[in-house]
Amino acid sequence: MATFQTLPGFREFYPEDFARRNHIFRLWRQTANVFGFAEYDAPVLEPLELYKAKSGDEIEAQLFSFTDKGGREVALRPEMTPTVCRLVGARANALKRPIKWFSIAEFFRYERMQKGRGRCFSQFNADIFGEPGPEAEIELISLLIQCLCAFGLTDQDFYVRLSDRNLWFYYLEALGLDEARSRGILGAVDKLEKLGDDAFKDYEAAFGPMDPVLKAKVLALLEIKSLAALEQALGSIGSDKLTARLTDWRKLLGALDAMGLSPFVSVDLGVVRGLAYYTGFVFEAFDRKGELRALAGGGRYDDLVQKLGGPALPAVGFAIGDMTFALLLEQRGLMPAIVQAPDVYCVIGGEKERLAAFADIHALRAAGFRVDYPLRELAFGKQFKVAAETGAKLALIYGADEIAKGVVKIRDLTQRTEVEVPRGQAVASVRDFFTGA
RNA sequence: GCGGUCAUAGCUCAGUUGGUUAGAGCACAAGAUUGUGAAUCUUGGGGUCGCGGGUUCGAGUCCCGUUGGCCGCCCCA
Repeated sequence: MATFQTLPGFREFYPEDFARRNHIFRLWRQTANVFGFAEYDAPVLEPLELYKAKSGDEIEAQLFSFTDKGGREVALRPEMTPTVCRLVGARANALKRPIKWFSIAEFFRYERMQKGRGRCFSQFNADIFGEPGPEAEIELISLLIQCLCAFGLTDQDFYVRLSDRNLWFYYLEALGLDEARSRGILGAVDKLEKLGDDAFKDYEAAFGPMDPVLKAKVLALLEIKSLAALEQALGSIGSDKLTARLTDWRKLLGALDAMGLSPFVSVDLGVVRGLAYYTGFVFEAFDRKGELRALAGGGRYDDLVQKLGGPALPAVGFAIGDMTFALLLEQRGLMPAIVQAPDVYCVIGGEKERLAAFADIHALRAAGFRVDYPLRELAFGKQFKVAAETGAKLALIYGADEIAKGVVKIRDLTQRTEVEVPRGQAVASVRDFFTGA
């Protein structure tokens, strides 16, 4: 038993675990690349103030924060958004538009562990800056969907709930509510799924008893599941803001439909995402069975870059967490058993034969083939057993007989066939085998 | 921060009303086996029974505390 334990909520990645994580990161990165997003990274440690400025002083309780030796108040990053806002804000005038960035990074939050949540986790983050219209949402929501589909997940496995804080505000404004009351209503909507009627308690405490007519109108909006129903419910109100906003909705959903992504997207105004900084469309991805916490979440935050000291710059972004996502892949049997099989395993007679083998081993490796061999002398029978266990496609046999004849025996471990080739042609023969020649 | 539950080998788990030196399977390693495949057999390494205290002639077992895991609440950027 080790004397030292891993800190609570932290994870270790033994090679097998690392291979699984790599698989996830590789497909995320590949997907972001084909969507034309550029990868970036930034410090793990940031000024504590950066997070307080974005989320308020209370956030410190959820952070790994401390004072460094220079007396600076710092925190391990709990999310990427403030950081990326600072990066983009600092060079906003010099960056080529559109600004489409992504990152895959590790984050830290001082929280109690739960299924799908730890104190350290990785996130895929993607953001678009400088694009005020729904064109940015089109790119990001389609990227989000493809980031999950790349693993073999389908619309049977997950879906994206799409909502809009602007629509709520315009609607409540049309009903005669001021902004404070509207925010109160949104807070209640956020809690409605969990708390039921109790969700309105805070609102009633601040603004008095809930008007039953208003409540009915709010609940009616939550029932809407399609664009058509949305247009029917809101189009007739006669609000210019609502009418203009519905045009954005048509653009967004029309584009996603043209991509064939409609089966993944559901209109659901119950999603408001508590965060005060979201300013428009918001969306969250969930597993269809509803067994796991959110797979991904995001939305528009047009004011945040400026709030953090940059120029006024509209922005949309989302993040996918790795923990819940890995759980979903495992549930659906989509986490591949990753075997890091060598291309070639060398079977070696004795010390003399070993020297002969080294020439080919190094030449093959330099040519890009993955080659392995026993580090110590091993009985032939054992070596073939090991060769088979590693999953190698070919065995190259360097025995006393072969060396004497000036050949190498190449065994196809799958077909169980063997051929002899002259030494010096070993690399070429292996290359032919793997290129199908 | 709160509640429930659990903790024996790398993994999955046995371990009698408290009783000798704590076991099995898998995994790992060596050999049978110095020229051909995941088999079989033999052998081996690996444990402060999470940690600390208490009760007892005697504690893996009972009691208290503590640390950690899992599940849930709060929160969830």
